[in-house]
Amino acid sequence: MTISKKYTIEDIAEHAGVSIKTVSRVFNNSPNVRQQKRDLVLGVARDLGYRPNISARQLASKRSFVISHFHDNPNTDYLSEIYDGMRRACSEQGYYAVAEKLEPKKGSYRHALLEYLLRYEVDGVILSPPVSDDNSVIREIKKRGIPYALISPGKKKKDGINVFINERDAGRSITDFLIERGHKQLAFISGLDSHAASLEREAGFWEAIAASDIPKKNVLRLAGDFSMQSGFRAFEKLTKKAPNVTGIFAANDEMAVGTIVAALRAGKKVPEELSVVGFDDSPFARSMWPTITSLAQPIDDMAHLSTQKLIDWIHSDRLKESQFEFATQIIVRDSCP
Amino acid sequence: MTISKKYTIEDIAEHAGVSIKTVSRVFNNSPNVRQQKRDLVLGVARDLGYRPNISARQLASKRSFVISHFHDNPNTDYLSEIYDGMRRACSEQGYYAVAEKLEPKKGSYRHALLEYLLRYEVDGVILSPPVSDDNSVIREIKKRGIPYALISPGKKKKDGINVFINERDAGRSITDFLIERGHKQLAFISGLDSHAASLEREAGFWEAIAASDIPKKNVLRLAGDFSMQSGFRAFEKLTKKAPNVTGIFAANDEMAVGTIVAALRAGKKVPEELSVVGFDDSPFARSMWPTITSLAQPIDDMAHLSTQKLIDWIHSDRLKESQFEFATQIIVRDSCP
DNA sequence: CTGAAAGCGCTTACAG
DNA sequence: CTGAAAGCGCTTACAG
Repeated sequence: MTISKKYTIEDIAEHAGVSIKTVSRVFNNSPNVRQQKRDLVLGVARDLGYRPNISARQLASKRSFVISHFHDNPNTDYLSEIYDGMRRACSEQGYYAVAEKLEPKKGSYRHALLEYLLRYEVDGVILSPPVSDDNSVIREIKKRGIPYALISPGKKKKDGINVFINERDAGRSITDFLIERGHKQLAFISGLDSHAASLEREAGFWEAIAASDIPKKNVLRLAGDFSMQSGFRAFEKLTKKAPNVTGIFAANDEMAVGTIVAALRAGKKVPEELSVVGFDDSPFARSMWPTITSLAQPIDDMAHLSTQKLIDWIHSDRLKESQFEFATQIIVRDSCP
Repeated sequence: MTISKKYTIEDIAEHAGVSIKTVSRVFNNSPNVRQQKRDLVLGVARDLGYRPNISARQLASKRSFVISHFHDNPNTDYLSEIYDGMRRACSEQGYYAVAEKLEPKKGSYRHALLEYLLRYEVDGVILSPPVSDDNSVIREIKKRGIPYALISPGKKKKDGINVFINERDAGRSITDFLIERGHKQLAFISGLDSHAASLEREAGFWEAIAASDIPKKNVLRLAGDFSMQSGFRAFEKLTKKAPNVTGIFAANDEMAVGTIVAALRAGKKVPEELSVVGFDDSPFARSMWPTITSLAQPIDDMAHLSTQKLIDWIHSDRLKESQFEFATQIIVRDSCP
């Protein structure tokens, strides 16, 4: 296989017998091109293996063709799922996907964002928790007129693209699942309270408890922070405060792993003596031993849709539908069969 | 903070009272500029907050300013450490860091690479295991004259930048560490045999055994594949074949985690009844419970140096020093104190 | 060591 | 719906 000659827009125009402008329009999905000509141009481009030169597009159009995901999440599995979804949508449309970790200053991500925007141009922005809950960030982005999408914003924002699951219903349904398995003494391990989504999961947990015949005194709330270690610690507290608990809902899989490891270490059998369910269906949940029952949200698809809608917005210069809710499902595995 | 006006090379030239060309030379680190003028230009640029327009540079120079890391490694922690190192070096020099997963076809990554190179321009390439062991990939890159760096190549390659630790010595030293702790019955859990580095770690393991007074019959080799699951399975095999083993060296931390979880599940105390050491000092090793004694290699620094040397190579158009060995250290934690 | 001019491959008003 | 011309902000030979 040899490196194919690089063709330019002129070559394509010449081969297709149209003007350069028409070729440009075709590749920018402009509406004003007759279908026949469009097909002709696309055919010639395919035959010649033509790809528009991105730098030239950027320079001439003053657009960057870059979509940036701003995050502050140590969970690399989560991040790489988002990145995969973004990249799928981006490569379909000739865009670049970029991920950038924001470092908070005084509890706000605003400063880190401003610094980034000073250095780099972006055509669209995707925010995930906890950045998607930072109003000062959203304000800056809106001020600049940059189209943006929020993944799992805590409360529905009025503006921008919002892509989410119903965290509350999800928390409720996985708790119902535990209750249906006959557990009478339950515990919830929370994530960070700064993640609005985590609070919603907890609200769902309490809804399920309230709807059941389990008295509140048989239910414990343990403070976690999404880390494996906080799962260890939660189990230790549990041992002291409520040794009779048999069913645990951890607000994410990492804490579920921590809890299980701590339980195994203490000689407790999972799930025979202690059932644990997690949230996210991360690779962890599949590879742990025992494998972990978890509530799955389609992060990859959510990122993909966010990006597609973002590109629509960029192209049409206006936002149409903005709220997108995704369905979840419980993946039943060994930790709570 | 307002968005600062975008200055161009012309503005800088005017303010500094020099020609455009001189400004360009300064920003490209060309040697032929008097130091005084260089400082002048740099000063003006700093005052005005000038940043060269990347698209324009790319278009005019026909360079991409992109350095791509090709990998095929499911370990997202490892990948993000490499990415961080690359990005540090890239942002110092105005380059872009990009990571791309290659999908093997018929045991080779060549095809995936060619497809990528057809779509994107790259100025330099970084390869990590197992891609850094694929000679067909290296050949294609050399054929195109693209500067490249290999992270942890199995055998020292004659050409290109090679950045590595002495895997054999590392394997030996962590095994020595186990032996010094008094263990007489040992096991090694291997990684994938396609990773040359893993084979070296194993060679080091056997060297340490040979240098000790432990008879070979007290030593077991268990086949793993770097995954947590293969750590579980290894422990199960161990239980059947060699229940007296008290010290385990897993070729990476994920397998060490798997082994420990399986041991805890079987009611075995770690480290009291079974000591385990890992390799890589991944976040896992720090957050597991018990925390894991592991051999640390400075992946971040290795990626940083690779990238710096790569950029040197790109700029000077010739490769100077090419072999860089990094030191390792044993991080002692609870799984083998 | 430094300058004036052409050109990289696109898009964008502007006309029609 | 389509075309001819200017221009995006740099770098690159080419001169000197």
